[in-house]
Amino acid sequence: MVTSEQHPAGSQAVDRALSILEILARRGESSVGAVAVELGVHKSTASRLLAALERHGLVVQSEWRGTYQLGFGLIRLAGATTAHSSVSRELQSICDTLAQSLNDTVNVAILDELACINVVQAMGRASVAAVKEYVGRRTPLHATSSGKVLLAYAPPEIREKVLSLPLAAFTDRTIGSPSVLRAALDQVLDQGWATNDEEWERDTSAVAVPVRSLRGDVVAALSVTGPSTRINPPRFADIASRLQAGAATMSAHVEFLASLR
Amino acid sequence: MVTSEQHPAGSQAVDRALSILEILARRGESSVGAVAVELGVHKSTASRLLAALERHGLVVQSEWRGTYQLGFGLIRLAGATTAHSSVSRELQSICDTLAQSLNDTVNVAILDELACINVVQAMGRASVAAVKEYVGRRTPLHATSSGKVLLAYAPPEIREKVLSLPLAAFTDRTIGSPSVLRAALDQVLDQGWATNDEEWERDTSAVAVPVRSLRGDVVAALSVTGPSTRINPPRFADIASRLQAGAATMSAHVEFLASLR
DNA sequence: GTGACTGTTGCAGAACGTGAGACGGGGCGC
DNA sequence: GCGCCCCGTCTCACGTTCTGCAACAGTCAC
Repeated sequence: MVTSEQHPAGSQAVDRALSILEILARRGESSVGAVAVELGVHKSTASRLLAALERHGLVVQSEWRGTYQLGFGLIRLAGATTAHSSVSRELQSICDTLAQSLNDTVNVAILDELACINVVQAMGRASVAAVKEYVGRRTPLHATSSGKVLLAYAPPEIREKVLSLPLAAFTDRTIGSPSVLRAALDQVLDQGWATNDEEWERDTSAVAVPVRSLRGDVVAALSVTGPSTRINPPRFADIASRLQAGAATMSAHVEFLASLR
Repeated sequence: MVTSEQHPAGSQAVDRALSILEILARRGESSVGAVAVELGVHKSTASRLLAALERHGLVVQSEWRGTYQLGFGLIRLAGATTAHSSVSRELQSICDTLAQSLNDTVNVAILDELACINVVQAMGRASVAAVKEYVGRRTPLHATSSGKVLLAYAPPEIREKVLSLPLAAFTDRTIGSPSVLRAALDQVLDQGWATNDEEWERDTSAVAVPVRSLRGDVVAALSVTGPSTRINPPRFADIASRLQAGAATMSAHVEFLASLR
């Protein structure tokens, strides 16, 4: 086998095992054979790696000798992440404060491939609507405020990739045209905040601002989501400025924010 | 080094890497040296394993050459778990239905070491209180309804282990005496459901029932949590029977529920 | 400035993971 | 019901890759 990757030093087996988790995250469910093909290894190797992952509860097989899926051990670990990680804790605390003052759901989201993922969430007391947003949720980049922020500041190749793919519609207001999206992203860069005016879900709107590392790179998006009765165009700018204050606190207080990735 | 474990076949490096995740989940933050000691390997080995984990975003180091913590990649994967896993999806759907009908927060929790972990959650429309429960949350076994269910049906060694350790108090109603807890667990086995009457948080109560695999083993707990104004002793039995219906649906519909672990 | 400490990086050896193939169990078609 | 095929797991010998040692490079304390 050709060693196409040039990692600093070798942890081949670990790399492969972790890649399996990503494959399963993408596919949702996969057979040993399929995993082996995608990894480019023999099926016995894939079988053993999966067995190791299963021993730790990170994957489960649906039936005896059935297909594999991600397991609940990951939820356990993710819970520990939010509970123990100092970065998470600080972000959480800032979000809690914002959620209290804005009275709606506040999220921190990061870019992952071609999607936007919530990593921290805080809810305002006024949350009466069913909870559609949650930590770990993947949302499209073109139909959410956080997504637009992340996309606007993302490397050009990501931006162009999204612009070149079909833009799925979720409501009748979802941006469907690449040129309109491009203009919207330019506006985001210009004004420093993005909105989602019922483009992702009916009667629900949101505002988002970038969160920057100390070096100035945009590493995350901070957003507030709520019913359009409270979050609507006349108030967008005001909400954005309050979010920006929170984002600034994050940049200042959260050490090594760049590690979000 | 003595090979004290007898795994079917070897994935030593993968096992160690995954163990690191568990160590970090427990400790929250750890230095390379500490990880190496706990794993019983050389620090260079720990360093390389951590680097591999970091490449995949599962851990991050606080600063340059600083300590390591769990990373947001885990949240990404956990999100994929709930989104794609067929088991999760079915459990989620059943919880959603229950949450709508009971109008409070419904959780599925599993046993993890000496704690209880929420793996699925659905919220009723009436949730006005701040969200204290969340997926991934670890709670003690003696102070929650889910915990009592899991503990009551757990293997004797787990049960005795918990009974032998000090029982932390969270409210003035938390069970603090092993003999009282033992009696409570016996009652759970007897009646088939457990309660938490403001023992974990003031003004908040809960009811939980066991979820069984098709083989009859208790693999999880299904619970509803809400303000004591709605969830209180006179209603416990009725709520429990409605939960039991949901648990039965889970056993019947969710294939290979045993894989929860 | 010096010394102790901690994390990362060459290096050689060997342990461990890998791949080929065999085994065994199910599913499906005939 | 029988036999074929497919798929996941197990065994085994080989050699790739991981490991531990030791040196290196920063950092903190004094």
